[in-house]
This record gives sequence, C-alpha cells and structure tokens, in this order.
Amino acid sequence: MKTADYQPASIEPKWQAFWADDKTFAGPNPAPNAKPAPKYYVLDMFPYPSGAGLHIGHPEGYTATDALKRMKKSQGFNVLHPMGWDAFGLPTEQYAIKTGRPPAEVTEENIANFKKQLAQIGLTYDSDREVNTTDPAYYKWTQWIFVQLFKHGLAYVEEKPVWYCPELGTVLANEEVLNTPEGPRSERGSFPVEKRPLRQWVLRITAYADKLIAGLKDLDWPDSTKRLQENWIGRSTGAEVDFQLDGLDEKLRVFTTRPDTLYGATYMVVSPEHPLLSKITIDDRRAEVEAYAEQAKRKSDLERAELAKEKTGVFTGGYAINPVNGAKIPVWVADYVLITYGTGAIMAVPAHDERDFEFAKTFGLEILPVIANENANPDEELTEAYTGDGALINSGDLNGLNVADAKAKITAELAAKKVGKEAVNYKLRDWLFSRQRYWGEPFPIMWLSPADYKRLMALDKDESELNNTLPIDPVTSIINGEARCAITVPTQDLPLTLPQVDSYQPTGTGESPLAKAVEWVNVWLNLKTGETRPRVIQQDGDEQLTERPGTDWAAATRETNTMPQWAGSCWYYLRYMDPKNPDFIIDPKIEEYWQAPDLYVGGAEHAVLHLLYARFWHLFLHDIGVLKTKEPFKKLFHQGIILGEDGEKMSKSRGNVVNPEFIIKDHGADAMRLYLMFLGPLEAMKPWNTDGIQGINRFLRNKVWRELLDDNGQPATKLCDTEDDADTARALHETIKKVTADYERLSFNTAISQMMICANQFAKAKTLNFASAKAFLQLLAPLAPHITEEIWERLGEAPSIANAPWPKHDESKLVKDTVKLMVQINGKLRGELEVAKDTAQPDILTAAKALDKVAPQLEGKTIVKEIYVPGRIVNLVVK
RNA sequence: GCCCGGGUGGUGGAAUGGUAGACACUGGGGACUUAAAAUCCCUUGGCCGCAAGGCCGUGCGGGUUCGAGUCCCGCCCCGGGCACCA
Repeated sequence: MKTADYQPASIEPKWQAFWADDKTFAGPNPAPNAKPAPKYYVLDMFPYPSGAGLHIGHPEGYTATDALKRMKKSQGFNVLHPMGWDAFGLPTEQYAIKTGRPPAEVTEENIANFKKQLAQIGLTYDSDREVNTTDPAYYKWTQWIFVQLFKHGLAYVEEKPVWYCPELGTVLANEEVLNTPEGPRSERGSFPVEKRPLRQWVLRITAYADKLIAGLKDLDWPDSTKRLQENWIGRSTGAEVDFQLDGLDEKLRVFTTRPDTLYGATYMVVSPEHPLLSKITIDDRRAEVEAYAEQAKRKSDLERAELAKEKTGVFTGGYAINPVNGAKIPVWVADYVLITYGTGAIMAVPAHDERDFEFAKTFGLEILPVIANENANPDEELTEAYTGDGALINSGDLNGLNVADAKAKITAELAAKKVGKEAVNYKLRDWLFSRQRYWGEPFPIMWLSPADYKRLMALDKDESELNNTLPIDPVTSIINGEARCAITVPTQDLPLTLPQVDSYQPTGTGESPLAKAVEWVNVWLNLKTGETRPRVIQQDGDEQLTERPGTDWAAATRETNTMPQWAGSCWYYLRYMDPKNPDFIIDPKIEEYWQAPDLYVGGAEHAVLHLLYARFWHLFLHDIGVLKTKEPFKKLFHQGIILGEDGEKMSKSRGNVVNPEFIIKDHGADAMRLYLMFLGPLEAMKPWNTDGIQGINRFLRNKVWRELLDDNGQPATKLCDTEDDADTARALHETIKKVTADYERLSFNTAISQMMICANQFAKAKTLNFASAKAFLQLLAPLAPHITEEIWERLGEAPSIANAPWPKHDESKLVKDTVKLMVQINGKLRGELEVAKDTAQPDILTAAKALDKVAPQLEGKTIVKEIYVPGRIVNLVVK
C-alpha cells in the first residue's frame, strides 16, 4: 500500500482532533448587543450511557443530525448541536448492586466510553454544552422544576395500587408495563409485575390534557405520532347522569358518551372496586358479590389484562331508576367496568354498545333498541350491537331525532332537571412520578407533622422561605401510621444531593434504598431559615437521637423516593442553551435567541412517553412565565430501526448485533456514516447488510480519493482551471441542487446516489475544474467529513471545509439543448424522440408519427387524440 | 377489534399521474495477472425469439384517466401502536 492511498485509520483521528481543538462546531450564544447570525438548533435524543457502549442504532440518527448540522453551518447558520447523558436509571443501579461500586463512578466510566465512541464516528458536539442528568448542578434544576410543580398544586401523594415489580424492586408507571400473553410484564427485563398499594408521588398531567391536545395542531411532527398522542390522551365528551338507587338515599353516577341512548339502558354495571357496591348489594346476594369482587381484585393482576376474555359479572340484587322514564333496572357488578375511568359505573345499553351487548347475551339481559338500523331486518334477532347513526325509537320525546340532535336535547334536559350534565373524560391518567430506587433525583421534599405544618403556615411569606413554595391545598400522607404534610427544601439549598449509602439493594418492602440513610432522612428543620441539622446520629452501630436545637425547629423526614428517568430528559434541551447558568434554569435572553430545537430526531418508541412528558413540563414552565415558547419540539423526525442481517431486530440473544467499532476498524467512519445513510430512507426500518458497504468503499476510494489525488497524494493531473464540458457541469449543478434539497429533508440515501452519479461523470470527464472538485467535496463533507477535509487540504484549501460557504447551483447549467420525448400509442411506449428543446408542437407530432416504430402502428387507423406534454411525452390515441 | 405505516428484480432501494427498476449489492461473461486480490469493461425483472422485435410485469380484484407503482373502491399479507376507556 502506498502512503498516498486512502487510509481512513490515519486521517480520521487527525481530523477528529482538529475539530475538537479548533472548536469548529461550537455554537456560541450571541454576545450582548451583537447582531447574531440566524440560528439553527438541531437536537438528538440523548443516550443512556450503558456499559455496553454504542449500538449501530445510535450512529444512524446521530449521523443524520451531524450531517445536517455541517451543511447548516456552511450555509451561515449559528448551529447548536449538543450532546448529553441521560444517565440516571436502572441498569447502572443494578450493576452497582451486583458489584458494590457507586453508580456515579460507573456512570462516569460509561460516559467516557460513549464520548470516545461518538468521536470515532466523526460526530462533533460542542463539549462546553454537554449536560449530564446525574450531575448535581443539572439535577438542581430538575428538582427546582419539581418544586414549581408542587407549589402550583400539580404534584400530590396518593396511596394507590400501582404496578410493582418484585424482581426490579420498584414500582412502574402504567406505560412501563406491557401486556403479554403471560400476563403483565415490566418493559425493562420482562419480569412479572403485580398491583400493590404504595404511597406514590403523582403529577397532575391530566390538568394539561386539553392543552396537550390543542398544542399538537401547530407541530411539524409525523401525523402518526400526533395521532398516537391524541389517542393516548383519549379525550371523550359525553354526559354524567345520576341514577337514583331504588330504596336507598344514594345516587349512582355514570359517565356515557351516548346519552342519546339513555332510554335503551336496560341494566347498570359498577366496577368491583366501586364505593357504593356494598350498599347496593342486597343481603341475599352479598356473599356471591363479595366473592366476585374479591376474585376480580386478585384477577386484576393477571387475567384482567388478558386478551379476548369472556365477560363475567354478578347481579347485586339492587335496582336503579332511569331518570328519563322511571324504569327500574338491575345493577350488576362486573370487571369490564374500570374504577379508574369515568365514575367507575356505567349505564349499559346492550343494543348499541358491543361490550354491553356481549354481557347482556351472556346473562340473558334485556336488549332494547333505541336507534333504528336501516340495514337490519327488524324481525331477525340482533347479532351485534348497532353503533351507527339513525332515527331514535322507543325514546319518548327523542323519537325521530338523529344521534347528534338527540345527544344535545337529552343533555340539556338532564341539566335542566339537575340529574346530569355535560362531561369530559380522558384515558390519560396522572403521571406516577416516584420510584423506590437509589439512582435517581431525590425529591426536594420534607415531611412535617400537621402541627408543625400549621406553625409554618402561620409565618408570613417573608419570614420563611419555606412558606413560599407551599401549595394552596396541603399535600398530606400517612407515613408509618402518622399523618404528615409535605414541604419543599428551600430552593437556595438545592441541589439536594444523593446521600452515600452502604447498599443499593432495594428493601423489598417497596421502600427506597434511601430510607436506610437514616442520618440523611431524619433532620431538625428550622422553620424560619430552612436550615437543617442531623436528628439521628449513628455511633458504633447505634442510632442516637439528637436534641431539638430550639423552638423554631421541627422534626422533619426527607422523602426517600426518587424521580423516574423521565424527569431529567424532560427539559435537557433547555439546559443545552445555557448549560452553566448557576442562577437560573435558562437565561430568558438566551432562550429568546435559540427558542427551541428546530429539529428533533429520535426513535418512535418515545412517541408518547418522553415526548408527552416533556411537552407537559414545557407548557407548565411557559404558564408560570419561565419560558416564552409553548412547545419544546417544533419539528420531529423518527429515524427507523436498523435490523440485523437476518432481518430481525438486533439482540444479543440472536447474535445478530452489528458493532460500529468493528465497522470503523474495517472500513473507516466515513464509509460507515455513508453506508448507514445509504441503506434506505432514514425513517424506514431496514436490515443491515455488511456486503453492501463495498459500494461505498469503492465510491470513496476509487471515485473520490483516486480521481482527485494522484499516486503521490497530490492534486490529480486532470484537475485544471479550464471549464468543464457541458455534461460534467450539468452533473455537478444537478448534484448541488438535489443534494442540498435532499439534505434539508433528511433524504440522505437519494443524496448519496446523486453524488455517485456525479462522481461517475467526473471519472468519465477528461479534465475537471478545481472549483467543481471542491464544490463536490463540500457536498460530500457533511456525510463523509474526514476524507473531504483531507482532500480539501491537499487541494490547497485551509481547513475546515465546513467553514466554506455552501455551493449554489446555476440553473443555466442544467438546461440541455435537446429533449428526449417518449412516444406512446394508446398509452403504450413505442419509441423515443430527441428534438431541439424549442421545437414547436406540430413539428414534434409530425416527427413522432414518422418514427420507425410508430408509423406502422398508425397504418389503417385514425388518430382520435394527440397528447403532448412538453419535455415528457407524446401519446397518440388511435382507433 | 380499532388507529397508523408498508407490500416494486436474487438483495437494499429509486421514481412532481408521463421511459418502472435510478444508485448500489450479488450473480454471469470478459480484460489485466504465472495466479489471486484490487481495478476496468460488458451483462444482470420474467417469458418467447438466432435476431430484429414482441408479450407480461410494482401483493390480489375492480374503477377513474389518453396514460396508474402513484388517485378511488373492495380484499389479502407484513410491521408498529392501542386494547373492555363506556
């Protein structure tokens, strides 16, 4: 091998070092009073720095944004393209449990490894803007946001049945639990999970449900993702209706989206957990009902989530009165009604609801149609519920109305009689925000006795900082059998850092490992100053109580739960803009300049959770005046998944994992970057095929390197100052035009194929103008930055190529003197015609008809129509 | 079941309603070489044909159009999401 050969292993580290030292891709915040350059903020979903290192999926999205960033920089934008670490989380903690090593230490190593690997790919980030969710200087502000949520009544504590995973030793959010044929399982690790009542922090995201739906409208996101979020929020409008319970002084309230079918309600169902169930049940039925409710409770863990179930239920013996017609209808208990949605009770209209129909069929309950189905034979027995529109029947004064009109009329009537009202419900549940883990952000919360809480509230706001962050309604909970009230750690004392612990092992009782840090948990709190002092001291293995320091001091215990991994990732894109600000989450002036990411690239697996949570926090921060923008991510793009060579999802167990480090070793980072982008559309799921990288290798080695440089690595002799021939010039300018447009829309695969076409033409040309060669290098540079920097320099230009202004195409170079026209007869291709581009239509038609392959087809036939699309086609319709 | 996305050569994939298969990979043939690698040239959707050429072809069946991979209707299959949300 000659030293002048293309050797990625030697040139790639050289340029990676250059970009790092030169800070080529730093995107500075504008200086005060300076007129700043137009900005472009491109964001990747930051990775979890796992011990396993980079996966081929990381460089896919990251190469795309790196390439776009490099083009934008050449186009004169001040580009912000940062990177950081979503480093709290379970795998590191589990590794810590296994090895006994502190998670912070392990995290630091993993991050160093990730950084090294990203740099090897030629990915360039502004290292001064790096954020790390586990850095106390970062999570100070995660905690600060939580304090704001708390203060504004959006955080509360609830003891409720939550998914608990014994294997992981933690609770999981609904979203982290998957339904599998084996029952509910944890998303991480696929371990069995069960429902357990535990004390939990919950964020009131449902208060933002309508805003979250409304905000979607203006976002440039994939439609499917918007729809996913909309369905997830699941807003439905209808009515709440009160049914008097027969013989009881109680009303049963139901939610329905179909108040128009009220006359068709032939029975009611309450969920097994409904608070009125016991009252409704008559003594004769009590044993059976209680057995069912008990069974349903246990069942809810497994079978209730199962697919394709038979409907089950039990009659309570009680009756309710239909408010519109006084009909007495039976009340059943059944687990197909969920306590967590609506009011936990329904009116059942089997004629017009599939689930009610199935239930009524199973138990032989009455089915009364109240909407005429024009397509059904009224004499035949119903085989399914009719959910379409039609005229109302059997419905008193609603008869004859259509569904929409009947809904409006009945809702108004119910409201007038004060037995019902319009109502809205959401599928979205409040966000379970606590985890019983060590490796997460500690809650900046302390618990006081109700008496001490009253003392604190009695102080004026300016007498105690602690009083400034209390919610209007106190957050209370029963902890270890005692009533407690929550207050926050004073914001000036943030961050509240994680204490040292001896063991990261979960307690198994659902309590966090932090609960074992007794000195950290138990403090004396000065209600006026917010100062804390140890309340329990460990000495020689004994725990000793310290004396209360004075009258202003109260006994407080710290919250021992930690926040979920979503917390840190909810706002990291804000911190990139102003990463070192010690005084505020982000300087408003800086936010005003960068606004929010112009493009966010990441996997579709975060379509609901991360992207919904981040929108919630952002909207909230906007509402309390912290942010000017309303939405965090204007434009969103999902890169697809790279499958293994076998077309299956890459996984260790399948042994089909492609390691980026090996690809770089064999072919170089530029080849890997290009090939990753050449595989197919960025958004598509596509299989990796190592053989295919040959094509990219040949392109770089033979068409780029060897065409532009000679055997000594000097500019090739074919490079000169004479003008290119027309074909070569056209190829270049077509390529400038197409590549620029394709990069802009992240269509890298077609951009690369166009560059290959251009390079093939360059190879064919006898001479090549220096300027053309350089323009081509610039087009290629965003995807293959190392080789292009190297050749750029060897052609006598100063690095970096990214600083050179982006080439512009010359439209006049694109036009050809002649055009090629396809000639069809009756839509079938029969010949082609090359004519001067300004040939008149009649001449073209005459020439077309005279073509060797066309003329015989016209013999003995009449032309009924002649179609001519300039520059495209001639179609002769004959009979 | 409901909501999305997608079915194009041996493979990955291109195609504003206007030449289907760009660009690559693989395969076949050839050149260079003692040989191989590398490189270069030709070829590579199917069928018929010595050839010129013809016919068929974008999951299936219909339709709109001078013209459909592209638009419309009805199916089939694959992938993703949701799943008793009243």
